[in-house]
Amino acid sequence: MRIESREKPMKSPDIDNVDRKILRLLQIEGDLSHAALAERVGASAASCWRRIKALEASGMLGPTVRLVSPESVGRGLTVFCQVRMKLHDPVARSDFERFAESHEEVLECYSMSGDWDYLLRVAVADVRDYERLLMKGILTHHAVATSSSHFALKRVKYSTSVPV
Amino acid sequence: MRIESREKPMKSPDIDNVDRKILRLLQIEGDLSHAALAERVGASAASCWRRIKALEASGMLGPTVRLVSPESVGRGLTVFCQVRMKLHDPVARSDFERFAESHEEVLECYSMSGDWDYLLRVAVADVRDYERLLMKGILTHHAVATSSSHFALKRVKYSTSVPV
DNA sequence: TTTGAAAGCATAACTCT
DNA sequence: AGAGTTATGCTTTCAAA
Repeated sequence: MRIESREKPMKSPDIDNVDRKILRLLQIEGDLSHAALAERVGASAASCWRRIKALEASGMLGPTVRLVSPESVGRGLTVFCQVRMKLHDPVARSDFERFAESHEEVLECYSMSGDWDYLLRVAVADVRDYERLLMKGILTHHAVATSSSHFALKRVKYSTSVPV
Repeated sequence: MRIESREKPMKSPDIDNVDRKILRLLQIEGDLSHAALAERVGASAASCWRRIKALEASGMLGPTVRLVSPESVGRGLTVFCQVRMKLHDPVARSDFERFAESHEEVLECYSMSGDWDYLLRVAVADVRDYERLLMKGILTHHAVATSSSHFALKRVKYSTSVPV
C-alpha cells in the first residue's frame, strides 16, 4: 500500500449528491415532507425516506429542533466567557464540564487551545443576570482560576446548518 | 406613575406556563405531534395547536431545523476568530457582515464590545481548510486590520435551546 | 442491490358543534 | 374540549433497472 495524498481527499464515506441535498434542505427546513423533499432533490418519496433513515442510523442526521429567538423570550444578552483553570487534572475538568452541561444558560462550551482552557457562550437576560452566574457560578467553581467576559453588541449571524 | 423596580421583572409578555412548556419541549423535540405535546403539557391537542400558531405569529417560535453532527460530515474543526477592523464606518462594517453572511463555514458572527470588533465561529475540515479561509477571505478583506484565531479541542456542550 | 410507482393503513391537522 | 372529517404521510409490496 502506498502512501497517498489525494487532491480531493473525500468529503465523507457513503454519501452522494442526493444525500447531500437532503442534508442541506433538512438543516434549513426540518419539517419538509418526504414528498416535498423528493420533488426538490429529484428522487422518489420512498427513496428519500430510506435515505433519511440511513443518514439517521449513520449518525449524520441528528435531532429535529425548533429555534426560538433569544430576545423575544427575554434572553437577549449573549456573553462569551473565557475560563482559565487552576486545576488541570481530569476530575477537575470533568467537574467543570458537568457544571457547563447542567446550566441551561450556557449554550455552548468548548475546550480550547491557547491561553484559555474553556470558552463559553452564555445567553442571559441582562448584565445583572450575568453577574449572578459569574459570581455565584463560574468564578466560585473550585477548579477555575480566572475568567474574562466579552459582550456581544449584536448577533450578525447565527446558523445551525453546517456545510455539506 | 411611580418608578418601579420589581423583584421579578416579568419574563416575557403574554406567555404562561403552558406556553413555556411548549417552547421548552419543541426546542428539544421539534417534531412532536400536537397530541404528544398535549399529553405532556396538560392541555388538549387543539389548544396546543392554537398556542403554537400564536407563538409563531409573535415571533417567539422560529423555524424547524434538523441538526447534523459536524464531525460526521467532515467539518470537525471549530475555530473562533476574533477580528479587529481598520475601518469602522457603517459601510465597511456592513460589508464585512455580508462577508460573514455569505460564507457558509462561518456559523456564528457577533459584533463585540471590547478589544475586538467581531467574533466568528467557523466550522472547517482541518487547519489547512481554515488557513485558506483566513488568508484568502478574512485577512484580505479590505476593512479588517488583524485577527486572532483560537482552536477548539473538544466541543463540551452545544445546545440550541434557550432557557424559557 | 438499489430505485420508483402504487396501495393500504395509520395518524395527524384542522373544523365544527 | 371533544369527536369527526379531510388530508397527509408512513410503510409495504412489487416490478424494473
